[in-house]
Amino acid sequence: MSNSKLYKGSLTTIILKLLNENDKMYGYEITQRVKELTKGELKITEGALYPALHKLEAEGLLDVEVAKVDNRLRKYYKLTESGTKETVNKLEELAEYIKTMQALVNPKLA
Amino acid sequence: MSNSKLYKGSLTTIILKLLNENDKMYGYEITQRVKELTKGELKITEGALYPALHKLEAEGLLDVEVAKVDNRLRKYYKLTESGTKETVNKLEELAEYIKTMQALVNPKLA
DNA sequence: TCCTTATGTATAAGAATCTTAGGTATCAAA
DNA sequence: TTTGATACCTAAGATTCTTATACATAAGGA
Repeated sequence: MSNSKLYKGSLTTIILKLLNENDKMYGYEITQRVKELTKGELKITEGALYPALHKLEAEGLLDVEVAKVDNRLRKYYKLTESGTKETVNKLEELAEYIKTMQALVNPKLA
Repeated sequence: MSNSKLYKGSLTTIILKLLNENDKMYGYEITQRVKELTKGELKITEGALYPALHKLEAEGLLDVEVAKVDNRLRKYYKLTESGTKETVNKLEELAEYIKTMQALVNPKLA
């Protein structure tokens, strides 16, 4: 995902936020979008992405819809109602995390 | 450490930064300082802290010095030379992480 | 006096998240 | 025809954390 360990635990937040902006997306599309938005800084590996998507689906935060495009399978994911709520929570947690870490590494600004 | 999973992977950065500011600190002191600096938001558990300190020591980033205060054991940790270098790296990675995450969750500002 | 809280360190079992490495399949381009 | 892009998937292992437990001293209240 990056040589930095800080991203550990961030994947769910990233997925939910992208789906919050894009209505529906499929797995491969998510990996490409992340690479693009972060200018290559962050690459989501499949081994992390697919289990994460399946877990979010199992938790009822995502709905899935299978499609066939160019004779190839695609699984479109979209937020459920509780998925939308959870997205808000996750974004608040991210903002809080950043604030807390800045208090720790830059206490002069706190 | 917090109900938020985002902190996973951040502990090393926190320890190194605190030792970079404070010359030497002992484990329990680190937990208290973090609680104080984050106004209770972040509580470092012992089960996470001590293994992390031992690992940093094993990697040569920290030196240890045992002391006895009020008949109780204390282990003071301080940065080695390579620990100081690694602190710079970790802080750069944190800044990069924050920048990347903001590009993802707030693309309008990017 | 006894019990709790604070101080101080430590480890071990298990959960959660990720990496690494594989597997399957279609399509376009070299 | 082989490579690269597209598209999905899983399993073994590494890493980091939580939870629970253990040991020990000191101070304070019931």
